[in-house]
Amino acid sequence: MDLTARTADQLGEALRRARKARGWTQSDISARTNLRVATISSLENGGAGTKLATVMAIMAVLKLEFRLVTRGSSVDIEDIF
Amino acid sequence: MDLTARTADQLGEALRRARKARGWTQSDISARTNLRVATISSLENGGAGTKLATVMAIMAVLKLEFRLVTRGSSVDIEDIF
DNA sequence: GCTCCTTTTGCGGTGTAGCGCAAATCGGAG
DNA sequence: CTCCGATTTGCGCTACACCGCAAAAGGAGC
Repeated sequence: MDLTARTADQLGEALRRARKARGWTQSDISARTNLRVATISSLENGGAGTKLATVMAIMAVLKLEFRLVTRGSSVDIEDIF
Repeated sequence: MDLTARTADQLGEALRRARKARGWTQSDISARTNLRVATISSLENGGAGTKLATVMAIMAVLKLEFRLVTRGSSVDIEDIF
């Protein structure tokens, strides 16, 4: 399960996979975030215009966080120590 | 240099650090993205309303990518099993 | 085929990001 | 303290996310 993203498209797809990995529907996320199902759908399909707040709200209920890594390096040096 | 973020605030701060680590000014980013300096400033200061496209554009010039990890664990659970 | 759940798409309305442009404030170097 | 580049803030404007509500389209199972 690769949850790495360089584009809004990839981020949307990663969030969709993380959601499904938890066995949740868009409706489940909607209930926990007060976001419309349509908004979640839009983001998962690569909505680059989506607000950062929307992304963070969804990540919060999925218990996810971002790690910014340099493109190309699979692991941050700091992660090892 | 911890580039992990759970909130828009932390993401903004992480982007600022990544930018400075490259020795760039907001103006440098602006020139490479067609975003206003003011927009970049707003994002770095935690603008949750910022559009995802804005974040991705900045990350692109900084050669960064997202990695979605489960909150609290330094390694993604799925990576182990 | 049909049914049920999930996801996507659409419309009118409201709020706000990002724009150009500008001014104000901050911060380090001398 | 004085410069001067970097960052932040403000105004009027346009564009669009997100809302509620609804309907249409997908997809799995019977």
